[in-house]
This record gives sequence, C-alpha cells and structure tokens, in this order.
Amino acid sequence: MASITEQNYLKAIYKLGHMYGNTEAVSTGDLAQELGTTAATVTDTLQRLSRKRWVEYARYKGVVLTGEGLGMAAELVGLHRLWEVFLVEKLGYAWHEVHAIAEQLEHVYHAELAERLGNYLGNPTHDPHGDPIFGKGDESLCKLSEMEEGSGFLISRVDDQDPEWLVFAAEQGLLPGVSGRLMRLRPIDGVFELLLGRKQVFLGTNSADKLMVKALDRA
Amino acid sequence: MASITEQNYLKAIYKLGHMYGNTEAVSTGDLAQELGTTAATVTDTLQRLSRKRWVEYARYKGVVLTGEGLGMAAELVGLHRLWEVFLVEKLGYAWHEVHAIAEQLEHVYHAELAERLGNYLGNPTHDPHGDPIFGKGDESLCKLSEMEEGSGFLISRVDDQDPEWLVFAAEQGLLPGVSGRLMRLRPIDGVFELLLGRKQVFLGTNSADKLMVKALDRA
DNA sequence: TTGAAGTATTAGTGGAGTCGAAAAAAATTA
DNA sequence: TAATTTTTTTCGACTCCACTAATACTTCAA
Repeated sequence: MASITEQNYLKAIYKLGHMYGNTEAVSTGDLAQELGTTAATVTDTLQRLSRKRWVEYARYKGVVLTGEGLGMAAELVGLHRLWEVFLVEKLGYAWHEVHAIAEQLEHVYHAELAERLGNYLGNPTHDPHGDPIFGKGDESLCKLSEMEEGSGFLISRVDDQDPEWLVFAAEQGLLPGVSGRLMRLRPIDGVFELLLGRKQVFLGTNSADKLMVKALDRA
Repeated sequence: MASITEQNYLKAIYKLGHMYGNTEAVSTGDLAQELGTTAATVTDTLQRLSRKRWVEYARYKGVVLTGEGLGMAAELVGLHRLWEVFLVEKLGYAWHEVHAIAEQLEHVYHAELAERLGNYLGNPTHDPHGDPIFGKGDESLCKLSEMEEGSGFLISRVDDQDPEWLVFAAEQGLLPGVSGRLMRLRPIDGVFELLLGRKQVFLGTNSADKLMVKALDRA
C-alpha cells in the first residue's frame, strides 16, 4: 500500500508526464515544483518508489511510471474527479473549492468505493472542470488497434483463446491489468509500437485487434 | 493541525474516557490496546500531545483531554457518524462495512464540510449503529445484560464496531429501533433468551453487554 | 573542447511514529 | 512491611519524509 505522500508522487508524475505529451521522462525539478518540495526530497522519494517498482528511475535521467504505477495513478485521478462531482452536485460547493477537498478524499481506500460512488452519481463522464472520468464499464473498452497515437491504456481483456497467441502475448507482457502507451502506429506496414514501462513492444495489426483496452488519459 | 495519528489518539482517549464513565484518567495500556500499538509508543505520543496542550498527562497517572482536545475529539466523532450515514443511506453499504471507511473519511478537513454534509443528509440525529450525532445525552439507556427478566426493551445503540459481530447481530435481527423482550436469563451459563416479535434469540453475555437498550413497560 | 550555468544527487540532520528491551514505578499479594 | 507481579517509562534503533549544504553530473556556449 502506497502512503499518501507516495500516492501524490505517482499522481504528479502522471500529470507532468501527460503535460510533456508522454514523450519523455519527468524531471526531478519539475516534480519538486509540482509537489511544493525540494529536489533533494524528490530524489530520495523517487528511489524509494523505484524499489517498490512503481516507477522506473535512472539517476539524472528522470522518471516514468511502471504499469502498476500508472494504474494506481489513473485510479487516484478517477476517484478525485468523482469526489469533485459529489462535492459540487450533492453538497453544493463551488467548482473552485472542490479540488483541495477531493485531494484528501481521493486517498480514502475501499475496494468498492469508486464503483459505488460512480453509480450513486449516475456514472458521470466528466468532472466539474470538464476532465473525463473513466468508468469500469465495458463500454469504455476499445481495441488497441482503434486507439490514437500517444494514448495511455490499461489492458482489460484479450479476445483470443488460441494458446499459441496467448503464450506470445504473455511473453510480450501483454496481460490484463498491465498498462502502457501507444507510442507510434505505422500505417505503412501495420505495426503498433508500444511502451510497457520502459520496454518497447512491436505488434502486428491482428494482435492489436485482440487486445481490449481501457483508455487511461485523453487521447 | 493535528496529524491523523494524533487525531486517532484524541478519539481513543475520548472513547475510553467515556467507557470509564468519565471518572478517571485513561491508562497507557488501554490506549495501546485500543490503538493496536505498544505502551512505549503511546507514552511517547502522549508526551507530544501534552506539549501541544491537547491532553493533560502526568507520568504513571494516565491522561485526560483538555478542553481543546475534547472539542477536537467530539468533532471527529460527529463527522465519523455523519459519513457512516452517508455510506449506508446513499452508497448502499451494509452497516458492518462502514466503520472502517468512515475511519478514513473523518480525517478529511474543510471548514464547512460537516455542516454541508449534515444538511445534505437531513441532519440525522443517529448513525446506523444508533450512536447519537449531536450532543451526547445518553438518555436512559442501559445494557441489555443489566435488564430484569421479563422486561421489554427497545434497542437504541450497539457498542461494537467489529464487522463479524455486526453481521451476526444483523442476522439475529438485533438492529437499532427493534424492540423485544428479555424472556429468561440463565445465570448458570450466561445465556439471555429474547423474543423479537415471534422469533426466539439466544445471546451470550458478551453480546448482551454490547446492546444498549431503552426499557419499555412490561406488557 | 572546455568552462560556466543549470540541474540532480549525496550527505547530514530532524521530527513523527513505530518497535523491543531494560529500567522504574505502582499495585498486589504474602 | 516486604516481596512479587504488573504497568509504565526510558532508551536505542529504525523508516518515512522533509530540510539545507555540499558535491556531482549535464548541457550549452564560447
């Protein structure tokens, strides 16, 4: 279980990575500014996060989220946005007040909480600021082959029972629960270039058709 | 601002003090058991709490809350119970599930939160376990185990948050608002024989100790 | 290619919160 | 009262998370 501080680091890396356009590792200095702390503290904490396998960290090279870290960050962001909806719609807060409170509420953990809160609020698709909220319903799934370049994704289902293909997928690390990013797609020869953590994976169109994924951030 | 740990200490002192009947200082050992920690840790933290003027602490003499500490603890307990109402009534949780979640939610701080949440929930007077939300006048309640044979009673409150026991109680129909009659008590083996409507229920002494009831006239 | 300038890391420190072990005080029992 | 048991406190050590100051690494420009 990640501490609240650790959760905030994961979220900050997620946010800054997205602001960079998900093209490069997030720098220590930017993280220090985002979190309102010093670069020295960030370096320390990043090394701890790295030992726990939630981020890939290399000295002087910045940091990226692992699949697990990305999943945790995405869940946190979704819960944050759900609480914002609750605070505005049910408790009557103004939209500018809710961020700080949701910042605390998002760290409250219970297995069913996100689902129950989502259902109660009518499974909203956007928070009060217009940021998208991704539910757990199957309707939010799409084929990896239908995603846009640059999108983050969480593998939710594989649509193939062929043992040979399943072995291949496992070797590549393409398992339900694993997340990554579609870095580039080459229409010329139908190859999809993925990043799983720091590992590059190249898939043909037929493989990309079999992977049902959930989008993790704005495509 | 008190840390979450400090808030939990304040709450535990409040709870144990109440259980003692508010007549004596709370002991280090009882606090350690309540908080699931060691006596050494409790001693340390109590000294810190004392420096912050939230408790009166004297070596080997136990601890009592100051006025400020009492106010903080009471606010925390009220917020906890409000969140429990929310979780049961709005999110559809069962009563034995809500304590652990409210334990986290109660530490979320914003000046208007308790008031807005209370208004939204219709300013409830009791939480799902029957504990009062405003004020603490425990009326004329007594333990079921202290009643006389033949007495009618109305269950007002249950003094246990243990999920396992709460499930058991719910199965037996022992919920706040339910009334029944103590048909027979067997001192020989500490069994209480109740009638709830037409259903016979047999309870052990420790269960009868946890049920706070209001006496009804005999039929 | 080399010398700033800028950025990141290590080293040392401190408070919060935790522990186990040992010492001290209080309570109980003989 | 004295001895024994129980409870509480102190002590030393550890992790997490934060800081400042000093050092190391990168980058960029002359």
